[in-house]
Amino acid sequence: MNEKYFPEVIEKKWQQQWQESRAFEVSDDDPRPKFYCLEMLPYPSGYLHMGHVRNYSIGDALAWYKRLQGFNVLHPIGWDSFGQPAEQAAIKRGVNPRAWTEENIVHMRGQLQRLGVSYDWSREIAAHRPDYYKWDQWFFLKMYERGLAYKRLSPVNWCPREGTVLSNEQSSGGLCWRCGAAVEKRDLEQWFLRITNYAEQLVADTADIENTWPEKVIKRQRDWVGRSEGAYVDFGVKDSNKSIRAFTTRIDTIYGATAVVMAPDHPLIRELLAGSALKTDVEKFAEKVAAERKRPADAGAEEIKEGFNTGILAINPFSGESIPVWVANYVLMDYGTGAVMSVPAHDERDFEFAQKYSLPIRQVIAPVTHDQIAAEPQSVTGTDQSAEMHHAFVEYGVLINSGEWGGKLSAVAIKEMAEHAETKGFGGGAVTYRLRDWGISRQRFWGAPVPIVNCEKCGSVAVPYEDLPVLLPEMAEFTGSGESPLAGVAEFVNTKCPKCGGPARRETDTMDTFVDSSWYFFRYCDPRNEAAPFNSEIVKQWTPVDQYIGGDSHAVLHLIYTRFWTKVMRDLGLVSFSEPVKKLLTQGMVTNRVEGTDEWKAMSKSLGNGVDPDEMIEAFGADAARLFILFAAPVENELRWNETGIEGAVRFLRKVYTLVWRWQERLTDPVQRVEASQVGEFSSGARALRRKTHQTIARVTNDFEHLHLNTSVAALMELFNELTDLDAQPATASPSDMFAVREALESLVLMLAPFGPHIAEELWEKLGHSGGLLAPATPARAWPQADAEWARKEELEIPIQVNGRLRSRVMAAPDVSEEDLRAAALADEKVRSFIEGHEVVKVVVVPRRLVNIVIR
RNA sequence: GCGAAAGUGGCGGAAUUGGCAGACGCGCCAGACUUAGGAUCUGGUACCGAAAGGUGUGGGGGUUCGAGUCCCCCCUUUCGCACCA
Repeated sequence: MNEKYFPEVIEKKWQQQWQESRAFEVSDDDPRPKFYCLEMLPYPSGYLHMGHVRNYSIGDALAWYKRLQGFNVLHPIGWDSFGQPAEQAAIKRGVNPRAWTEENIVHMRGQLQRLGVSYDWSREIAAHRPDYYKWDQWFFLKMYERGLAYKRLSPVNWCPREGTVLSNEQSSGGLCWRCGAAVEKRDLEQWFLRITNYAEQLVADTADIENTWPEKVIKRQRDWVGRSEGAYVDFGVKDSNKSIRAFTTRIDTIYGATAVVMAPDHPLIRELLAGSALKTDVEKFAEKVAAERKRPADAGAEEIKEGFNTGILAINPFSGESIPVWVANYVLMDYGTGAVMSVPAHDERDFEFAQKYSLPIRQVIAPVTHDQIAAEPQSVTGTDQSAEMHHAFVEYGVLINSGEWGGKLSAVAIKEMAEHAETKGFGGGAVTYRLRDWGISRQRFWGAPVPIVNCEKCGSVAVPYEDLPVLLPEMAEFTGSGESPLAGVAEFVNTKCPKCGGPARRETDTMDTFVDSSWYFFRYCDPRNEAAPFNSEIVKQWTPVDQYIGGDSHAVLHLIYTRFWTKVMRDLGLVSFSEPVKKLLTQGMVTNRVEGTDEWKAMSKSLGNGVDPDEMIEAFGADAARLFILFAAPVENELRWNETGIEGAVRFLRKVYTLVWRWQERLTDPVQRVEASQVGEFSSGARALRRKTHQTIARVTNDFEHLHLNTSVAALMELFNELTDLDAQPATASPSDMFAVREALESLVLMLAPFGPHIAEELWEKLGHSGGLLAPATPARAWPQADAEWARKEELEIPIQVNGRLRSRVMAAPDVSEEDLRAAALADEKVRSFIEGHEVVKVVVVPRRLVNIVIR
């Protein structure tokens, strides 16, 4: 052992050792309890960034903690290796996406190993390899069989000048990002997964994870699904056998409806206007609205409501009243039914609209107080204040001007009126969702091909399971035509129909990469299975994931897709639960100042504010880098990068190293070794150290359970400080001192392992233990246990307040009685000087905590 | 505009159920060792004050023996959603 701490030597040594001994590989048949610790798999862009380092440092700390506690810890990693950047590299520089991706993986794997993250590398997976995406295709076929995957025409962004499909990001502002031409919507056949079938479950099952996922994530998921309870109402169309279906959450306000307003692009409008003189005007209006919608919503800009009266009349099925049908820009085709009943008196938007176009405003809900509800709601007859309304009254209340329904409370009327509509056949209670089906078609090369063959005779035909995987060709030409590059690869496209044997063309769309990441952590459990995506028995042993860690940028997309996928797998009989992840941690971003500004933004190449993890590891060591990143802020906070802090981490590690070095000779001498049973009286210094040791164990253990890693590190630093405060010197220490020092040092080293595994291994070895930290369990090795007796304080320092102000302190035994404490406080000299000449009104004694003397 | 979360030293941040505000670290100051110090070690470091003491957790009010913590109003910041009927 060197006198000095050379991280590069230690880290290399242990990384090699771990690799050779396959230290972190786990087996399926291990009697110990399992723990599945998962971090979000990275896209192999080529370089690890600080966000990754933070993510994996958190995960690795937890994995080590659980291992030392005796769990069989599955801690895998893989590559989300399909996707845009590889294809961009191909388009721009003509490189082969596969070669580019593989090179990146090699480099990043090296970086992760230099960081010393304890992954089971034998389970590494990569989405772009056929043995993985074969199962994406398999799942697709399973969903296709069950009607969960389907094809339909759907609008995409289309640049007419370049003849290419653009993503939403590439067409922001309604203009092509390259040539600036106005982007059109064009209908293309696209594949969808019917996630909407699971909308209800995606909301309801959040109950299972309510306390173990961040509230924020659950809320965003619920909002994303957008469940809304209400009713359908069919408004008959005058002089027609057609009707317009509207969705409303406030059927109780229906007597106040003074118009029906439809989305301009509602298909029914064209039918209803056939032969009308207003047809072209309405169509023109629809075009104008469609054009405006394409523009980005200016931040803070007030949307201006515009509408057009179609001349059609609709009949309110409750009142029989005829009301005009309008089209307006504020009604959206893709929510609800694309038509609403306009109730200006009780909806802000309708109110605004009615004011602009002078539509009648009719109040049908009157405010009601709690007292009135308790008494007799029927007796409440609010008066119609319509004329005086300055804005809509949107609250619940009691119905007025509503025929036979008058006098009922909103809550009651909502239920009864929906039932009435159903009985009469013009509507009924309904639930709508904002969630749309998941469009997975990408006109791209670098993704898993959709396993479908298009036959002129048979239509879309599933590729037979035995023909999977549908392999991506080596290479394609990247023409930028907007079609998938696969369409230009003749040997890929031209095939035979699996059904009739006739000539057919393969589907050239590939799947969204979120498909790959929806189920990858199940594959880790059984990564080399050639017969199935995984063996359900093996998966059952490991899943659900005990702790998932990643950035909150995936709060809706990835995390809702993977919940959906799990439910589908459950329905396929592959897993037995509905929620794949027990606990979720969304870690904060790592930000850095953007040069020349005051802004803190996520590190990125384009902003030039990135810090290279490799440089940091080289300069300070992986252990220090990890310790620093975990200590600098709570894991869920944003972490603002600052260069100076890391030196503190190196300093701490160096000091621990030096301290062990000072003691190790005597501690490891078998002749001088002192066992607990041989120790007599502990000196006061040894007692204090032991107390601190056990308090620290309790604190760190508790902090780990809540992933409060920053305070864990602080506790370890405190224990170290106590160790250096001990007067005893290695050469002269008494047996009791030796025992206390060894206990403290060993505990410190063990608890340091999750933060700095290399140095912990090194010091553990130097403290005389062979086989490494993960050698088969021995009492000396497992995560230390706090002894409550020792952790308890011997003597308490009780603060004494006079009128709530701290005036003195007295020492007391932990089991001091209330009366004794009170007496001691009143007898204290300092206290007496404050209470002299005053009347003591009250003495508040909080056992073991404090005394407050109230005087007048 | 709506919704949510958060405001604690020069900085990152600590603080079981309401009970010693500022743990731990960074930075800074002083000293020691040293040819040297951007190394290391020791001590100090919320603010005002010579001290006694006073003030202090975004601002204002309240509850309480006692409030960073609970309640009300306001301000600021961050994030999310933006016509969802």
